[in-house]
Amino acid sequence: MPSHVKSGRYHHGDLRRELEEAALALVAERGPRGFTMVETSRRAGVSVAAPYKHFADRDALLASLAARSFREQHRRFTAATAASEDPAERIAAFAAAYVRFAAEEAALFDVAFCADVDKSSHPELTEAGQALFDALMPITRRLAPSEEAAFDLLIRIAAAAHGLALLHRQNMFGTTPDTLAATEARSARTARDIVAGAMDRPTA
Amino acid sequence: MPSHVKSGRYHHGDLRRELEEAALALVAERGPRGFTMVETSRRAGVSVAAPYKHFADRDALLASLAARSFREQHRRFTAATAASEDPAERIAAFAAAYVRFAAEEAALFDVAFCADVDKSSHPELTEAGQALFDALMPITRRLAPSEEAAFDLLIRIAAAAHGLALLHRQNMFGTTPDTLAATEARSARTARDIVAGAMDRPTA
DNA sequence: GTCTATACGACGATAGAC
DNA sequence: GTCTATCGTCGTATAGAC
Repeated sequence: MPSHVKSGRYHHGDLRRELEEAALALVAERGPRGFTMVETSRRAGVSVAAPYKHFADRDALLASLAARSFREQHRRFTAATAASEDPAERIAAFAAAYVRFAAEEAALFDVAFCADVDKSSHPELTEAGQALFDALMPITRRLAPSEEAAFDLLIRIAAAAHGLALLHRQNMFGTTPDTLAATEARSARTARDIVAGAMDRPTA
Repeated sequence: MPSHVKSGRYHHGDLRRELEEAALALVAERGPRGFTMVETSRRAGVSVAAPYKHFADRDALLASLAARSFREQHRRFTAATAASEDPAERIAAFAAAYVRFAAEEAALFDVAFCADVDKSSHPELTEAGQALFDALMPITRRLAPSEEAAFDLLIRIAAAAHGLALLHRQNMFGTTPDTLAATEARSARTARDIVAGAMDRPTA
């Protein structure tokens, strides 16, 4: 029998994980700005000192969540782009999946893009972001005549998807249930438009 | 001679304005989250109580700045789109000007889009945003077969410009002096691609 | 690893003098 | 309209007991 049962102290098999879950729920409720260590501790049922045995500071907890966000995006986008062989359709599927991720995993989206974590001091975070980028580049590479052009294509498609995801989050397109599907379609279509433009008028 | 000179008290011809300037400088230095009433007061050289004679609360000051941001965008985009008669070129000019605004007036950009002001409770803000939207819609209306299609077109172009502006701000494209021009070109090109796609394959 | 307790520092906003 | 002074709240982080 583990010590916490007889001691009466709170003890978790994985407090680190529970703190992350609590923090994520907090971000979901109050936005990226609303996250605090005090409230996270309270929700996890531990004292304010406990988290500091698992995370160096507030930023470290946020960075851990942001890295998880990139890994989850990686997982989702890999799955979404696997459905087709056609590069244009694959990147359109990515653009749609991007919007869906922002909508369905709002908290993870926020920690990755709206909480201002100092990326440079958290290599795990940089790596996760890089891995995501590296997974997408081969798709646009098949649509572009050079590495630079492939980068340009990916960036423009991702930027458009990001913008649409933000607008969707602000209820710019209404609140009916089919709004998400419509925004996904908008994002996919924009990706196709950008690809078509790049094919017609190559630059780099 | 105004009373403040003989009284020795601090007094400004327009403290309200000076507070806004100080707040904007603060946002420029510390980001939208770094804005506080205390520090704004200090920079304006007045006590912490003084601002509350000009703004109901923190949110009211932010909302006033956000409204100014939309008015400045309106001014800039009107100027940028006036250079051409061709609707496609006009909206491409808007897309470029959007990126430039985000880069050159970073603080105004941030208060409008990154500080979370409660828009609904500040009609001045809603109005300024609406006026901006209304100024742009006629341009895409001439490129689309319906009001809905014109909205779709404008939204997608603005979303792409917004995404690119954010990426530019994160130094995603490097820090050389010509980076801004390159991002403006990317944004303009993306706008043209989206217009071309809409013309080829109309939807609504 | 977790607790209790606390040092320490913002910040928002107000009261009341002038 | 501006000041001085302050209250109340909340946050990060640490020390030391267990």
